[in-house]
Amino acid sequence: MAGFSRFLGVLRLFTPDTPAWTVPALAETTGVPASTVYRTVRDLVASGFLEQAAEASYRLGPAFIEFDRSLRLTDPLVVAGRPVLHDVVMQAHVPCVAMLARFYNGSVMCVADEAAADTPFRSSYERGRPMPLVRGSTSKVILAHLPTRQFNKLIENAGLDNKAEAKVEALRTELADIRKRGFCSTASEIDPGLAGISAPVILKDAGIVASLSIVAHDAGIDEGQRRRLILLVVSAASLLAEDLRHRYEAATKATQKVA
Amino acid sequence: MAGFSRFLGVLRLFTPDTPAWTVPALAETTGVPASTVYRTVRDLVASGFLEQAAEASYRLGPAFIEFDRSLRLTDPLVVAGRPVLHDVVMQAHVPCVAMLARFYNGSVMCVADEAAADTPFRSSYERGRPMPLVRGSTSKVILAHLPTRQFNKLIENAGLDNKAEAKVEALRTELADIRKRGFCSTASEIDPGLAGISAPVILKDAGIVASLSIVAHDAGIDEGQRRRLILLVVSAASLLAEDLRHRYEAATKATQKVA
DNA sequence: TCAATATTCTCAAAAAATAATAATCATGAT
DNA sequence: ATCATGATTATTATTTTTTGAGAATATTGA
Repeated sequence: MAGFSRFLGVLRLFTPDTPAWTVPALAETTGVPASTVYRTVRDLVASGFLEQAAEASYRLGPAFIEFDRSLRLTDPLVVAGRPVLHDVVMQAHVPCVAMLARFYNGSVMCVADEAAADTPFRSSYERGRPMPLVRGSTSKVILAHLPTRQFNKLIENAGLDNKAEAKVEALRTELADIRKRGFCSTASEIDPGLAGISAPVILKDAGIVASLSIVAHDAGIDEGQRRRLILLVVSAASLLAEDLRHRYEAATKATQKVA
Repeated sequence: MAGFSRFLGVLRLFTPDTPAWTVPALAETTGVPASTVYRTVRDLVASGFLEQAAEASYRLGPAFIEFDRSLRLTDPLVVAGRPVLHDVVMQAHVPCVAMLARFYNGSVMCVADEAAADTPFRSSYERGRPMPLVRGSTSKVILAHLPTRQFNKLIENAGLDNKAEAKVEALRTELADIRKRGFCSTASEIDPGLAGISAPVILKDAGIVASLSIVAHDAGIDEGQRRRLILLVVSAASLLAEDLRHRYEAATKATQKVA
């Protein structure tokens, strides 16, 4: 491990489960000499990616907060998505959480969420949290619309044994069904008692593969409400996709103008 | 510019004002050959710090969202501060925004904020946004409690000409007054029509220099309310400081146990 | 004060990044 | 379809950095 990967390797050790590290511990875990880690950490601290915590330990630094804001203000998916989430929550008329998730690094990550004012629960899909790719409506919709090449690569990497073959086939069928229907509805796959309804937000050209979801108490919605929520989610998702398409085309034109 | 500073230099160009860059543009701006920038960008994309946007342009990537969550879950100031902000907002009984800010990189940055349900305005202090160090109650409180050495260094770097001398003296007096009173109250220094009331959250040992603030419509609060809000902010801030002290001591002990 | 540990410094060796160029790959226009 | 244009990657000798081992120094707690 050297160069940039050294920095990355160090940063990636700072997880929610292990948020504080001493330099000797980092050195041992990464297998890199302490003197080198000290230098690495010094650079990271100077740039705000780490900061000194209690005593001789370090934790993630405020630079991430700053960059996150920058992203919140500029990422088209987040910028265009937030008002849509707000509308969805307002029109759901049931306690619920609306959210926007995307494919990232072999998993699914929520990039924006909004809860109705009176919602007594929270979804496990929380902004910034990587979630499994094959469970929950949010993830399944994304998986269903992943480019074939990427999907196959994921299947490969998953390391399928013989009896997994059948499962993969079942999954393919389910995903084909999701593509056909245009939405996915599940219950208790992630959070017990909570149901998810998700629709795709796809922009092939821009490489955007995302999904818009509502999470609500499964027991709290009857069949009629469920239909209404599906309609709400599907139409919000396509509105958002349309909006993104416009932004994308505008951005493309702007680039050409510059060039 | 080489090594880590290259990566940093590239990332730092992605600001809210200039969120998308092409490689040639990055190369020209940084003065680094295009082939090198391509390699740098490739590494950053692979690690999620950048991602490809429209056409040949790049923007900040989702890794920042992930790290930001990690920080939200683990940064003691944020973790301990958020429930306090919630309480403050609930007990303010006026439309307001409560927030927590800290010193960062020569400026002041908000790290957490919460608005009362019916608040029709927003403060310029928004999570992740660097703000000036000498304007607004939030910043002044932090400046007033900065270690002397750091303060003097900042004054130096500010590049004081002759007539600035007097201003610096006035500032020193004002800051001494803030230290004595234990809070700072200003109006329309950042946002026209908005008043700020701030109290310090200081943990010398842990290097924490922060402030807790309420922002409300200046015209909407009479003298009695103002006093009440000051009391609220001051007591919330000292509660928070106390909480942080406990956490810090616990963390220090834990470190020693490991070692 | 001392002892223990964290951190920085030094410097020769080694590895890795660099930059110029060539080659390849997309993309949009004709 | 083909071409032209620009984006991106590969190649490679060179040079610059980084690296790492240990020494030196600072910091901290007893």
